[in-house]
Amino acid sequence: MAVTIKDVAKKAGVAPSTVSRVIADSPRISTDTKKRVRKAMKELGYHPNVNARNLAVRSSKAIGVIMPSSAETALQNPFFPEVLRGVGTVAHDTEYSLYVSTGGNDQQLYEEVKRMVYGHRVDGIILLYSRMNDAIMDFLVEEKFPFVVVGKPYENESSITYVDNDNVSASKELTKHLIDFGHKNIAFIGGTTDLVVTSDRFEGYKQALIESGIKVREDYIINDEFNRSSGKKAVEKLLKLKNPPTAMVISDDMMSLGVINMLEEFGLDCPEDVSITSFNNLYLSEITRPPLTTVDIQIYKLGIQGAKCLIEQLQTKDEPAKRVIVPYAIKYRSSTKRFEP
Amino acid sequence: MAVTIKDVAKKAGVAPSTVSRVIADSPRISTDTKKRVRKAMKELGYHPNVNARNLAVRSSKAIGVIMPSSAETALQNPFFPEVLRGVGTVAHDTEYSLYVSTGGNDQQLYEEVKRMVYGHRVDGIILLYSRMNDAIMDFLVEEKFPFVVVGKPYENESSITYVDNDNVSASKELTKHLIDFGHKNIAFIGGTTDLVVTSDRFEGYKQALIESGIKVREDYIINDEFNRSSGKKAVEKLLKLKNPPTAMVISDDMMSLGVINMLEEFGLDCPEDVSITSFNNLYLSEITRPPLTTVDIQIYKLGIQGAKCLIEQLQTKDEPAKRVIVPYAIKYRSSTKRFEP
DNA sequence: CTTTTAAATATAAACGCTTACACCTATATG
DNA sequence: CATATAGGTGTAAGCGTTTATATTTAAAAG
Repeated sequence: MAVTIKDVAKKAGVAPSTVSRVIADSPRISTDTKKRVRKAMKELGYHPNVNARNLAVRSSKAIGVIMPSSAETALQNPFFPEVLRGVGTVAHDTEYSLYVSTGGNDQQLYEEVKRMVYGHRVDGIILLYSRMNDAIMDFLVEEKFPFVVVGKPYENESSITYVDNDNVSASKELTKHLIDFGHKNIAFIGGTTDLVVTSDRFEGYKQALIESGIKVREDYIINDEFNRSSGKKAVEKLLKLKNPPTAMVISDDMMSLGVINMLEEFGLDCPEDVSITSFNNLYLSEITRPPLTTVDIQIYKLGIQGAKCLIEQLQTKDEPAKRVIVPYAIKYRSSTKRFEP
Repeated sequence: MAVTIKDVAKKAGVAPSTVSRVIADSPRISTDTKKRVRKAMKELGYHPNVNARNLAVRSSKAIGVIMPSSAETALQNPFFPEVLRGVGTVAHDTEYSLYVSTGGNDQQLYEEVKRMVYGHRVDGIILLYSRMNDAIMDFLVEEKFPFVVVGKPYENESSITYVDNDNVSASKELTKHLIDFGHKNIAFIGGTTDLVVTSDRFEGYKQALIESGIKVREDYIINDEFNRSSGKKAVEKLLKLKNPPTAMVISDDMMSLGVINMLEEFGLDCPEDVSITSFNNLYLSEITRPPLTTVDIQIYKLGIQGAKCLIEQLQTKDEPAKRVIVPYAIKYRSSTKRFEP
């Protein structure tokens, strides 16, 4: 049906193997023959069949990108497109293709990863999240399948390549900033507790409080999904307290957006009544009212670095596990304010 | 190395073909044998090799998603993740995999599409944009390769399956709304002129003006990329006019955001001084100040429908070209106001 | 004018699967 | 009792590559 390597061979008057070598630009083929074969390829409009090639060489020149279960909801947070953008850039430069997960729930996602791995659909995987006791990560280490994670692995930290920010430091700095502004009642609104990023950011928050002699209050800690409605719900809860917080460190800009919205519904102003600090520096963080003081974690770079690490790992056998920390930068904007009782 | 169909066959005491039939759940195999074979597969941890399978059946059970050249910038507009989300949902339900483009420029994107098509990487393609004289679209029709476009094809409209909104109608309605509010100096800020969506929306704008006896002014028409800075630049230009517009119909929420920002920099208020209407209903359109009056084009549904059409096309030979128009809904918010000189 | 050696190309065996066809067995049919 | 029929499996030929090994050719060496 389509034109194959044999057709080219016939036309050029050589053996299929020769054509194959020409494709690979093997030095064993004389420049003369190469020219002839290339001409034949052009004329016939030949293009190699990737499936056949992949089968023969047992690789696919593709990398799988795994977003948290239900890319469906994941894609609603600009974080993922943005890291995807980074990954895509290097994939493109290195001529790798991109396979993205579509899994609806944990189980389906797991199946999908298995399909990718066992089916030889991809040569390596980038995990765009990290949480504790993740079946997928366990599976990958178990299978010794090449992968890198964007975020910090919950376990086997030293044997897994990953790219991350120094989240505890960032969170600590943020919290300190609030404390410096005279706040004492500082709430923490983080992602779900299974995420490593959640515990890291909580850790930083906690350290800051403790170092300043402020006690950590259970009822000031809220954990939920990274989206707007979680932010709203969090505010509802916090404002019900007898002693509501005057400041919050929030783990995600989308959440922060929800927080601002809900504060407004309660007739409270940010930063007048409540100061908030946030994470991610999504472009929306500049356009909220007020613009968010948030940490720029350089999402795009996370994607770039993640992809780079993976591809290095794929190309050089026995590449050691490495860790790359991309630096963060706190963007001070106007969502925080000195506490005035 | 990995466990193959032969290993399973041996273990189950049957021929490879039988195993293959069990995988396909062929009715020709007795339930007894099926049970036995399945057990063997389980025990050996067998998983079919997709490449081999694809090679044999000449298909890949994957669909390619093509974003405008440089997914890099494309991904910065939430439109794309959102339609990707829709596509992903049905891909997942139908067990197709998703291949996304990473192309940096037009040429590279074209090469990538060729790789996908010729290399049998994907069975079909979804084009997430439509513009005139697009080499990629031409290529796909030339090759008779299955594809659908999200947007309206520039030519061969009747023979290409596509899903779109009624953009001229939406745009007309928007413009009318502005006119009803007493505006006469209405500018149009659209995407680049090569995009079909741009001309459609311009058409609606024009019709509304003409029907109301308002003349279309050249200097009120601006075309640029769908992003924030284009919006800003547009405002700069428009405000330089001796007779600046009092209202604008803008083709994209990101642009609108830029417009609002720049108006503010000029000390102008929206909607007090300038009314704007927008397109897409990205979630950000609710959080801008003011919230945007924008048309909800149901991006997610566009993705769903696009993917559905493609998969139908793939599964049933000779599926006729179809057109699906996803209904839009104008979200009236507060970025427009009655004109008061 | 043989014999070596190196360069260039061809042969053929994978890679792991699907599927048309052939083959058997056991039952139904004439 | 020979024969047709159908259900269940096996055989083997692809699918389009890559690549180890073999073969041819030509130049260099003896």
